[in-house]
Amino acid sequence: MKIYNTMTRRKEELVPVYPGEVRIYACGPTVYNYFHVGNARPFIIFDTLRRYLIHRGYKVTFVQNFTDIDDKLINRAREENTTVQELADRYIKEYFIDAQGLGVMKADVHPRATEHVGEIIKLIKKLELNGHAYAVNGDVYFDTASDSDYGKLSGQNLEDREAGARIEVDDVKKSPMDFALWKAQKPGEPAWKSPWGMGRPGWHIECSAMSMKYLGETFDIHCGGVDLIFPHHENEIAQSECATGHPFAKYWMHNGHINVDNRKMSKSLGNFFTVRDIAKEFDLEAVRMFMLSAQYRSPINFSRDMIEQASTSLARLYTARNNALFLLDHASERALNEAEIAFCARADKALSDYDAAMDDDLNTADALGVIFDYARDMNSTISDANAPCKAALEKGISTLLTMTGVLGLLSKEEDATPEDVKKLVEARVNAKKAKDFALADSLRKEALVLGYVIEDTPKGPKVRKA
RNA sequence: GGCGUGAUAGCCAAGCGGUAAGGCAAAGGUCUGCAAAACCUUCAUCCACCGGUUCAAAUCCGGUUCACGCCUCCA
Repeated sequence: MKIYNTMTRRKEELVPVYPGEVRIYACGPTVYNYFHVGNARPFIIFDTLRRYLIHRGYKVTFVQNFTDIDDKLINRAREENTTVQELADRYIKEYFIDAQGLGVMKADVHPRATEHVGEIIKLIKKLELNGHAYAVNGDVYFDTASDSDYGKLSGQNLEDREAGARIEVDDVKKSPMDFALWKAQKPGEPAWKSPWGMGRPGWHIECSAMSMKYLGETFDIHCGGVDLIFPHHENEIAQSECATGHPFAKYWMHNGHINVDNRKMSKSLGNFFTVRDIAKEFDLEAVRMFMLSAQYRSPINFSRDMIEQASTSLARLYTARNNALFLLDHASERALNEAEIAFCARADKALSDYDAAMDDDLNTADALGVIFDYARDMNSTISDANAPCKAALEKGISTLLTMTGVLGLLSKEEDATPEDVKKLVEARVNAKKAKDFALADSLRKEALVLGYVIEDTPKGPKVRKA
């Protein structure tokens, strides 16, 4: 598999540190609120990456942190007259609800910054002893001038930036580029004991400490949104590599933004939609479908229209699967005919085409093309024959599920049809036999009121949820 | 000012040197008591614009225009 590495700005063959095993660290949410659709993109994209690597036979260790201590949390807790911890606990719970709706699996480890203060302090101490960090009045800063590699991820050097950049004025730092590893406690803030006095960790250092704890000093993939390239990921690299002397992550993957009217969806612009709100109007699988309809690095515009479009196209996949499943129930045992043998061969081809698309830097848009092609192929092959062949159908369905399953789709269990609906279906069959079409139509309407659609097929009535 | 993306049909979106995947929408048709679903057909002589390289360019090079992101918390 090839993935685009931000560090080298090229697609590179994925060669894991440990053969057969891929270790991934994803920057997770700051848990002070519900997350929005823009935040959801990396969750979905890198979940898809994870599922695909598993599909390809890798053992995957996936770590995603929760930032549960920072200014936003402190302020928000103050506003709500609660504690930072209560707030964080609450929104971590909410995170899992929305993530599940989006088909995002739980990480193998979800480390919280506040539960790793010991590791963080140890790391800072190491940097201080190395001469890469200095303490001032209870704060500790990373000394960017001490790191000749600083800027290698974002491709910026210190001199270039000084000219037009908006840099905070802060006299205590040796250089405006230096960033906080440890922040001295301010009145009323949560704080931990440290060699520099009471205080709390800076943002960047938590990811360094936690990723290395669970994945080792050098691991495979570090990912997040493009906006994290600078300064967050740049700083992580600086801290980690200066502390250990080893390369940090081998591959850096960054997803593009979700836009609204061509502008980045963000809290500050106020143009955001929380996943929680979207869930009131749409099935969240449609949101996942929408995200996967474009290559993950390009920006995409979010709108209701786009979600509806995604929803309709997703329904097509569900229908293909449901129709095939229905026919499978009514299939007869017999030998494959020529068309079906050819179809089974195409199933294998589709599977490898799908893998090829995903192998190319997770080209989900291309992969979806393969899935839709295949769905049509299956639809036409199995609707054509009046005696559907079990073996061909089974092959067709399992292929479709294998392809879409990797994307996290078609995972929903269909509920069994309730008894009262079954009775309506039966009554309608009789009405149709008696050519009482008015009654048949009204029975169908009754079923619809109960939330079920009755469709007629050559094999008999098919019932599905509306 | 520095760094970095992108511009493909009504909409979304692959393709990245060999003559435009796929989805949505739309139109016509097949099937059907009706419907739904499905299937078939149609839907970019052309890929922002101008030059260049090449037997061959949406794809490579140079320039122009436009849009967007990062340099501040940010997925």
